[in-house]
Amino acid sequence: MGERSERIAGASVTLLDVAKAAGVSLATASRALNGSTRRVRPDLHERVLAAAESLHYSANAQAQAMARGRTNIVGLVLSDVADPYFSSIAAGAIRAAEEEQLVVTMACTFGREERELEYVAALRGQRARAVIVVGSRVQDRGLLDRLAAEVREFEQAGGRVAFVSQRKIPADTVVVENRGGAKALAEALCGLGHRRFAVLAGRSDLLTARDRTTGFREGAARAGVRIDAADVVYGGFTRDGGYAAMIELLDRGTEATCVFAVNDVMAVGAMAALRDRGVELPSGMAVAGFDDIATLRDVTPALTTVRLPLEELGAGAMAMVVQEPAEQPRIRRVRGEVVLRESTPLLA
Amino acid sequence: MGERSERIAGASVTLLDVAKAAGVSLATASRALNGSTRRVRPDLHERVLAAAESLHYSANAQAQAMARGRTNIVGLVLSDVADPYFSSIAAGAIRAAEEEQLVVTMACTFGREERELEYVAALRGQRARAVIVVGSRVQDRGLLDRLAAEVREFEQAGGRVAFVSQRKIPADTVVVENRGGAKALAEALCGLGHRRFAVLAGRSDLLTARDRTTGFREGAARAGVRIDAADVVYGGFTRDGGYAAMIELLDRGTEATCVFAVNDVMAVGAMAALRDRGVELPSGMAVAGFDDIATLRDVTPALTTVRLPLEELGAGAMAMVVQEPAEQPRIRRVRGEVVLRESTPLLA
DNA sequence: GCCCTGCAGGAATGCGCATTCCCCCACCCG
DNA sequence: CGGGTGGGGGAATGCGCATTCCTGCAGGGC
Repeated sequence: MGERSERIAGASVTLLDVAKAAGVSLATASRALNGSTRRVRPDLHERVLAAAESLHYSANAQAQAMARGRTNIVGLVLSDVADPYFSSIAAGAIRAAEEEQLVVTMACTFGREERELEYVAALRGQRARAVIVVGSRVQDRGLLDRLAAEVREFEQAGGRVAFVSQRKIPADTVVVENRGGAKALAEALCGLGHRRFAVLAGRSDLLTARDRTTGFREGAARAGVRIDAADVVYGGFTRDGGYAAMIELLDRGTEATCVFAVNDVMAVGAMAALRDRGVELPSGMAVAGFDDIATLRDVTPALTTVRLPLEELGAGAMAMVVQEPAEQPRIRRVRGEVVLRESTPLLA
Repeated sequence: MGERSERIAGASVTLLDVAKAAGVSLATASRALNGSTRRVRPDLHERVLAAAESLHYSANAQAQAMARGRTNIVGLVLSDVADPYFSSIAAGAIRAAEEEQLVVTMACTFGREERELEYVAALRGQRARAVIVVGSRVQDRGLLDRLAAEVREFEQAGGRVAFVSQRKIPADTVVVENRGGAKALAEALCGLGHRRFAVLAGRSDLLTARDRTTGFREGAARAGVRIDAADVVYGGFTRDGGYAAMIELLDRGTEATCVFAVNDVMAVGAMAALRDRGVELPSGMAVAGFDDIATLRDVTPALTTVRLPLEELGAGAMAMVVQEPAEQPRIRRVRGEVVLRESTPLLA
């Protein structure tokens, strides 16, 4: 039980230790290390820094947070980091956070949407400075209300909240112009000569998926093309969902010359399905996606899609929560850009 | 300045508020909410819970951490979440953390390796319970020593540390059998009839890249095939690195019938380069990668690779830091599995 | 009927730090 | 040379909570 074992037990160096070593008071040590409004005489300042250095002092962030009444924590809630869409957004957010000296804690719902609630609550417990909820998929009215309540609670406690890609809850939001992007895409595809489309629409309860479907329909309509309900297939928002939906479409027998999957990952699944069914690409079927996932830029034929500045979405949300809150929820719109590639050749 | 504005100012409900509302002491409220060794009379217990509920009480995690002397934070340090390799590992770690009620904070070095140091130091400041460093690329001897020192410091303070994929610093580590996997891959490719290989070796200062190159050479040697130094091209460990290396190889003029890129992302870049140069795949050149990145499973021709259980790497590291520390650093070995696909057809 | 034991509630303490308040001292002005 | 002023050091306070210690009370054994 001597001093030695106490140190081994994990007792870390405190500010008081530093102060003693420097021969100053705790207050002075604190001021020297943090640079408060009060100034410290240069020689003492120096001594404190030297003492801290030699003792390997590391300020206890918890204690600082408590004394200051705020933290540098920002929570990031998303459905799955392994999904390239989300991981890109996360990367953007993290990059932006670093510039602001913020610490990012990440939580994934992995499809269980009620966890969004738990995480926001947990982050309130952490007294996180802000929370960013990416691509909330909450649809259930009750759940949505509870999430909205939790968000209010979080804000009541002085925290900032931003969403990426939702519009149900009144809060700062980075809105992706899914509808506009899909519309532009449809118009471009019509410009290539297509007159008959199929849509792999993903989950019908996802706002993002719905918006893209709607926008695509609008764009087609604008070019005088109607999309038959029979040519719209719902399913998972994933690669396998795209695969399955494409198979179903083929089984039904479609006359479409071009299929639009509401995201790139699904489009790739659809391409796999087409190949498995012996359809030649792109001659046998044109395929388009959405997002322009970087990792998928080398699939063949190269995928026509709508490019989204994913990292900017995350960075933009971070920027919003760093700013002072506005009276009105802020909306930051992000546009996509149609990128035509080989998967949708000019129709002969 | 009435009560109302005080609440707006962000003052949150404290345990004391709950205790008062329930008509009990702070100690009792604490015991009721946390279930300590001491028990609370059922009716009081009930009252406290009800009060906490109605006040929307959320315990201040910082204060709890300070009072308890420990946190539930685990830090995850990696180079880039947007990279599918790392994001998969992160997903595994996060999933495992959730089961243990741990909060994951993530930091990315984005290629600046010295940040690993800063982050480990910062996590010590957070009094994180553990830190997991994934794929440390630190090579510089000085930096490495400082990282090792920082790690010791962290452990001194009572924290747990684990690495994924390194072997320079004595600490719990999840080791990927890069060498063995690459060796097995080379043997399999030789089995397909190849006798002349090229290697896109990535960054020469990355242990992972080097091990894979070495292993591949060993495997080939075992089948009696020597790989010429001229057929090994170094470059970035990224898609663009793979592309550039492949171009360089083609410009040099290689006689290889099969090119091994030390990771899938590079392999995809190489495939793009080959296509751009008019080489037909897989007939004109066989291509193999490493990792079996999920997002890339649908490239054409389907990529032969070594499948790594990426999520398990993250989860395994998390499991290690949750366990009690051993006297000796633990090593957890993870094997890869050769997956032959169409990108490496049987040679005629 | 009394004392001892065990249980449970409450007051008090301390975690590590920022910050406020107090006070001393040096310097400047008159 | 005295009083005023300001800069800066140090003691004390409090952040929100877990936990220890103290105390009161009920129940059981003699």
